[in-house]
Amino acid sequence: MYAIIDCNSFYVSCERSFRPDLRNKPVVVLSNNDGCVISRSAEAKEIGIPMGAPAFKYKQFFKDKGVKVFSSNYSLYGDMSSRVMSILTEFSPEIEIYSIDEAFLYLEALNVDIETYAHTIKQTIFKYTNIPVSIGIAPTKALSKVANNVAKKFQKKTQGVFIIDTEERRIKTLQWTPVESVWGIGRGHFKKLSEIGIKTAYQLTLKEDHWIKRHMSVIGLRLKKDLCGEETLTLDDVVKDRKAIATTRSFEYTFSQYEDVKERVVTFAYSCAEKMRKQGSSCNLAYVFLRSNRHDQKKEQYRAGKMVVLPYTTDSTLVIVEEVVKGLKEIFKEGIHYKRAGVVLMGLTKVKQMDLFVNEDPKHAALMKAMDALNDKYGAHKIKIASQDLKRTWKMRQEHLSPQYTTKFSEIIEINCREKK
DNA sequence: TCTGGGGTCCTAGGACCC
DNA sequence: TCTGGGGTCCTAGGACCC
Repeated sequence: MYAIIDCNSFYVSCERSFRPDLRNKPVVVLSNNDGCVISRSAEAKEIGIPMGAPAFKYKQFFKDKGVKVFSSNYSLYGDMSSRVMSILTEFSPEIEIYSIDEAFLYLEALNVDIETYAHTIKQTIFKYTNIPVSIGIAPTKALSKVANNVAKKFQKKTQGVFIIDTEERRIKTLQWTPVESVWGIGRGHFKKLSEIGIKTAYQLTLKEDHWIKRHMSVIGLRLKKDLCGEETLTLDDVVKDRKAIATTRSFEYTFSQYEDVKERVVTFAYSCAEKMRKQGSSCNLAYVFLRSNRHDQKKEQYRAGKMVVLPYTTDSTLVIVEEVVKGLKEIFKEGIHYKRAGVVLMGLTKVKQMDLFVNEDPKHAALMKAMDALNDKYGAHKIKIASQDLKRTWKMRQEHLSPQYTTKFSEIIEINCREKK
C-alpha cells in the first residue's frame, strides 16, 4: 500500500505554527512581490477567497473580513518541510518526497495495522510541527491521491485519514470523484473528457486504452491503469538532480531601459549558476527571456526568448552571465515596457566534457568556490559581479513578512559572537 | 501603481546521418 | 503511375504538477 501525506494549507499552516492566535481565523499567504494568494486557510476558503486572487483587488476585502495576510517566507517553509519529511522517514524507509508539502510512503513491508499507523503519523507530525496533514492510502499512487482528496473533503468524518482497501471501496470512491480533481487531469484534459461525457474518475477508468493514448499520451494511459488498481507509477525514492534550473521574476514596476533589464537578467543568471553549483552540475545551454505586462493590453505586447549555446560545459557565473547577456542583446527591443524576465539553465550534467579547442580558464573554478563560500558565510549576494549594480538593491515587495522563526541556532550564535567582537 | 515561480514529461516536425 | 528505411538530435508547443 502507498500512503500520500499532504500538509493542509501548507504555507498558512507554517505561519500559524508560530502564531497560535491565528487558529480558526482566515489567513492567506501571498506570492512573490505580494502579487496573489497562493495559500489559504479553510476559513479563508469559506469566505470565498479564490486561489490566485490578486492581492491589490482584495485589499479592502481582507481588511473588512479581518483576514491575516502574509508575504511568502520560503526559508521558513523549506525548513518546516524538512522537519515534516524527517519525521516521515521514521515511519517508513521507503519514501518519495514529492513536493515541498507532500510525500509518498510505501507501507507494504511494514507489518502494522495501517489505519492506526496513519493516525500515529498524523498525530506525531502535529505534535512536533503544529502542521495538520491529510493521509490517503491505497494500492497505487494515483488511488492514494484520490483517497487523500476524500480525507481532505471529509475532515470530520475521516479524521484526516482515508483508505481504499477493497474493490468495492475503489469503485465507490472513483464514482464520487469528479474527473477534473484527479491527479494528472488538468484544464486541457478536462475539456476533452467533458466533450465525450466523462465526468467522474470511474468513467475514465472505463474508457478504451486507444482513445486515452491518442488524446492523453502514455501518461494518461498509465494514469488510467493506476486508477484501475494496476501499479504503473512506482516510488521514486532517489533524489534526482534537476535537469533545468530557472530564476524568473516579475518586476514591481516596468522597465524600458536596457541597463535596468540587463542588471536584472545578470542577477538571475548569477542565481541560476549558484543553484547549479550547489547541485554540483555544469551546463551547456542557457535560455533568456523577456515579457511585457500581459495585464496592460493598452501597451505594446512583446515576448521573446533566446537559447544560447555556451562555448563549453561550465558552472562559471562569469561565462554564463557573458553568454546570457549576448542573448539578451538579441531580443531586447526599445520602447517596450518590460514586466518580467528570466534565465533558465539547461543541458545540465555532472560530467564536464572538455572541449578540444576552447576550455575554461582554470582560475574560474577556484573563484567560484571562494565566491560561494563567502556568500554562504556572510549572506546571499554579498559578493556580486561587476555587471550587477552594486549600489542598487532591488527589493521584492514583502509588506507582510513573518520573522525568521526557524533561523538555526548556529547562525544566531555566530551573529552574537560577531557583535561581541 | 498593483495579477507568482519552478519544475517535469511527451509529441510532432524538421534537419540531418548512413 | 512509380522515389527506402532506420535512426538521432533539436526545437517548439502543449499538458501537467506543486
